[in-house]
Amino acid sequence: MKTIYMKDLANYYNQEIEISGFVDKIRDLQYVQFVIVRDSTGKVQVTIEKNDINQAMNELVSHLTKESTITAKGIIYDRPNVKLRGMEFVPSSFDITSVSEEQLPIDVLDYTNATDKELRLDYRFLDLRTERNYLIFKAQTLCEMAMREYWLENDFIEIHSPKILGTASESGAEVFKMDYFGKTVYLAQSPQFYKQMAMAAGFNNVFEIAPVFRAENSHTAYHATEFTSVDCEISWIKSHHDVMDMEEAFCKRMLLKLKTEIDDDYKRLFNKEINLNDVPFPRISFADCKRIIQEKYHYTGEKAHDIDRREEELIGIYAKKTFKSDFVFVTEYPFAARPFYHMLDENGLTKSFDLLYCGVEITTGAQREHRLDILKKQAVEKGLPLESLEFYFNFFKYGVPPHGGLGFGLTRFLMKLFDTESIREVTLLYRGPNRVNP
RNA sequence: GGUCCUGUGGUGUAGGGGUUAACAUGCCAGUCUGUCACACUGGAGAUCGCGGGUCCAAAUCCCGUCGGGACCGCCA
Repeated sequence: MKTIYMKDLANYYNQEIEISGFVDKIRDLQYVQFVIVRDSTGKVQVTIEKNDINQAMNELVSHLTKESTITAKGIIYDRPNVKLRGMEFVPSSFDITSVSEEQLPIDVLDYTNATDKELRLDYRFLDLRTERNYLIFKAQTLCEMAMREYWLENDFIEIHSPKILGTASESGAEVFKMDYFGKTVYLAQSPQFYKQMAMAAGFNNVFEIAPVFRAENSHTAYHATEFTSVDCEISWIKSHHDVMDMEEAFCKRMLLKLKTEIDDDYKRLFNKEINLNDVPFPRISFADCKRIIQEKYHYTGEKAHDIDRREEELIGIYAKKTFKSDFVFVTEYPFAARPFYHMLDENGLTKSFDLLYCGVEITTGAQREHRLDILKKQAVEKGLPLESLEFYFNFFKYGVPPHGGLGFGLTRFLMKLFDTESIREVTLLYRGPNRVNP
């Protein structure tokens, strides 16, 4: 007999079925026992009267512990007076398939969510048993699916670039060094060079969803030393605006998918609706961004060539107020704030952009410099050793399409979507300067 | 990397020189005619992160150490 998931129980009223799940709660009264059983799709009340026929089951349940797993056969009834979903399951057999220890290290059902976040991460497998956390990873799955649908329709190829590198990939971030049969190698902190290689290979458009590693001792709510980066790169573009068009399209596709699939649960568990953000994402130049923040909010960031956390938040607020958009592109950053491979425009500014979502940077993108002489010149300006980049420069020697691309931080997006305090809560298993377990 | 904060039963907190170390929740046992955040009664559970110092007396004050967090910087 096949296990019926909790979400589907209403299709089986008055039929003999089998259910399985974790023991969520036990209420053992004088003449009746209630066991709330939970799987990832929902809960149901299992009701067992205390009588001669049920004696064996009664005995089992009286010593049952929370979070143990059970399988029961029986009949599901429509019972409007039961508060939990108006149904109840009356078993004819009840088996304990695994026994949980009595005392749990964290409060799994903690509806106030008060347990220390770090302790919850130590016991992540228990923490993840909640409906709330399940929904986060369901949303992640849907986001990736929506993006893939978009890319497939637009002739993208999925690539899997190597994560062990002989030369440090250049993205401004620090790299992890690793011993490799006596030689030093580096963990990829970006698929950047390989996406560009795919452009040189004539793959018109590519994407990759894969881990990247950054040796940055960053202690913030939105950094990790290992995270999943969504990268794409497209050919034959006229400017970085073509790259932004592409990103805007897949972001909207993602929100639409989320709205269609999980809006009810999202409302119930997070108390807000998916915002389709059905307006053009505003595109504000770096210079205008600085000017607007000064004029409207009387704030001046510390750095002239980049925007700081406060400025990100303020421009996010401005975009929401003025354009009703959670998203805002900030474009044409100064070269000082950007890597050497970003293409410069006639004003000496980069043909680049960041995408901010609810005041947090979720993307850096740009048109890439594909003309080898200029590319080398820019590398020299940044003080990079040309010898180590020889393999990269080779990509540009035999014809390469004008191209550009971006990296999208999926966890940062999810963090803001679900209003979590930290990226850790939307990462399956977080990796940071102080955490490499479990 | 810089600045600041924090460590007390399983969990979350209170207590800030002398307490039987308190409260909530969880756990165990019992009572309870169907509960639904069940209720009620009782019980177990803490060498107050670790080491040292001051003091008649330290969870409490001081020094050190270890763990953890927040914000900023760096980036996705």
